[in-house]
Amino acid sequence: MREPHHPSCDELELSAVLHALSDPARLEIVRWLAKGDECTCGMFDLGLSKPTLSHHFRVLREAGVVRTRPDGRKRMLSLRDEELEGRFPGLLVAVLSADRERDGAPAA
Amino acid sequence: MREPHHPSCDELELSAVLHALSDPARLEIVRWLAKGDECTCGMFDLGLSKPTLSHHFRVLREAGVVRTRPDGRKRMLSLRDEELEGRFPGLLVAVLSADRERDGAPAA
DNA sequence: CCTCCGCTTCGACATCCATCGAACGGTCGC
DNA sequence: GCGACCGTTCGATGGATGTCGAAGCGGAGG
Repeated sequence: MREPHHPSCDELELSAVLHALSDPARLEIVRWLAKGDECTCGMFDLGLSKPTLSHHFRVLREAGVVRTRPDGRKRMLSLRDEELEGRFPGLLVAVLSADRERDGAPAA
Repeated sequence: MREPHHPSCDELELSAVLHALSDPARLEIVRWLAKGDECTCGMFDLGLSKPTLSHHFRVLREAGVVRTRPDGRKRMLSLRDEELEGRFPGLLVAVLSADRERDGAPAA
């Protein structure tokens, strides 16, 4: 299983990162990853099919938001938080902290 | 000229804001507005037609990123930076500061 | 070796989105 | 009022995007 392409820090584009984060499903994935767990692709239950998840992983990966590490027949996903922080300081933190007061959620 | 709808702080959705900021043209507009000038719609020269600009203004406005104030036959645009900061602390700052090291620009 | 398993790729499809030209609406100056 | 001006709205269009089922691919296990 070959290592897929990951953009270097210099190649990261702000628009691409913002676009990657602008989808609720991908935001959920990032939120999940931010909890620190290293995740396999299959453990996400967002009500989406496997191809769709794979698509979102690719968008996130190509934007430089996540890293994919092949591990046997699984793939471990992790946030590229440090690299993101280096390239776009404060961005990921802001997105994740803003995310805590979930968009439409403060119904309680 | 009636005042168009502006979402309140509570109504702001993270995905919508990120989506609004994920377009290069809109990012350019926001960058421009961040310089502090209050701008009329017509002063943006991004090589886009008027309808397209108007479209981007609307996306930014409906996401809660900018405010539109009718002024005679012009419309003054301004960043809702304080409200954005209140709702999504650090987000706009991060986007704008990241933006200084322009995406593909560090060719020099 | 054969099969199962995890994930990706392919092909298709519906939808969204950025873009434009043309037409419209409100405001100012004359 | 009339025309010029600024910006929006309408309708159309091409391209991107999210979504899925089916098929493919590489590794693990019996």
